[in-house]
Amino acid sequence: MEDEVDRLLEAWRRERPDLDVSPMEVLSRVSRLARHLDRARSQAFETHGLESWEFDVLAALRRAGSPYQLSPGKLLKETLVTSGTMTNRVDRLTARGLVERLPDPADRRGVLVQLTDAGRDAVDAAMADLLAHERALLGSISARDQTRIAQILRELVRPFDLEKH
Amino acid sequence: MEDEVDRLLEAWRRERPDLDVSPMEVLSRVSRLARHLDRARSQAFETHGLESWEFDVLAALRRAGSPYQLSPGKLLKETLVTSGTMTNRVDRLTARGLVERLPDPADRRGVLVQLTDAGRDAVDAAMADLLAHERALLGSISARDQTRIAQILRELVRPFDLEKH
DNA sequence: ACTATTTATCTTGATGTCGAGATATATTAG
DNA sequence: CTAATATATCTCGACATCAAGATAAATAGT
Repeated sequence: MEDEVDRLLEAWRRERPDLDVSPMEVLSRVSRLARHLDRARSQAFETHGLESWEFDVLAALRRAGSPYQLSPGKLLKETLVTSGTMTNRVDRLTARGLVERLPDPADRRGVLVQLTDAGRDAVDAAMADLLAHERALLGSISARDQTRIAQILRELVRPFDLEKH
Repeated sequence: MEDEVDRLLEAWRRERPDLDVSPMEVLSRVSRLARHLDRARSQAFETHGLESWEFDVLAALRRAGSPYQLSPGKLLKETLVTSGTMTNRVDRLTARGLVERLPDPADRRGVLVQLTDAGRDAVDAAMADLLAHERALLGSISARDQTRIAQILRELVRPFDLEKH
């Protein structure tokens, strides 16, 4: 069964028969699937009145476990955004009452961002919904193939994880 | 071998043992790999003085084949951006001398965006470089596994391609 | 031929992100 | 103890994108 990437590669092979475009069989599909997943995620969160970027921050705090506190610095490492972006995100989440800023008792430069009860409820509901959608999407893939692809993806991501530290 | 997603899922399983987070074994890795690929792409293009968004537009024109013309409408379908974005992109690519706008002889509302020689040279060089990088990244994956993963990704993308038409 | 609808492109205002730099506090070296 | 450096966060301006709406031309219905 043909897909968009097949059409893309067919065009490249016609125009640049000298190039081996086969890497794109895998990597273009990864990029395109990720774009679709982003959109699907946004839709799933819409039901819960959350934007994707809001979920990313709240989820990082939720994962940290009680008392659901992380510094902005930790948060930006978890969510892979810059400090200016995180300041802005925390501002807006604070305005919505989903998190609050507390002074860090151990470092007067520092701040702790803490999930409010409303923030915790919101992220818990959104997470359950997200997983339901993702499970449905993966329904057509056998458990064996899911394990296989997860393993291959892990190998592909490894070089990037390494270069960070 | 552990990766970032393993740590992520471990945290979720600790905090929400009631949830089945296994879909993220696959889908979180897809999203994260895509993010890494984006960054790597940007770096590869930097050598050739191109931004990613510039490459996307030039590559669509290149794939179209001689005389390397597409309407803005076609371009935005190929690159999945909105019309306002495409107007802006074509403006800036025109300013850089990589494309030019021509009136569409068949439709007075229409415009044809055409690759200049400089634009063609730039995209050809960038494409070769991109593929070299991608080939290196896939080096650790056997040809058999590459075929497998491409096939599985094709199935995962299909529902999204379908919903468009 | 005339009107309504559709299509193609561009314009504009709002938004989220980044990058560079500012400020304040903490840590290290001598 | 002081000076230099590092760290944590925030501020600000630039930028790419989107969504909604404007404009103009083509097409369909009567």
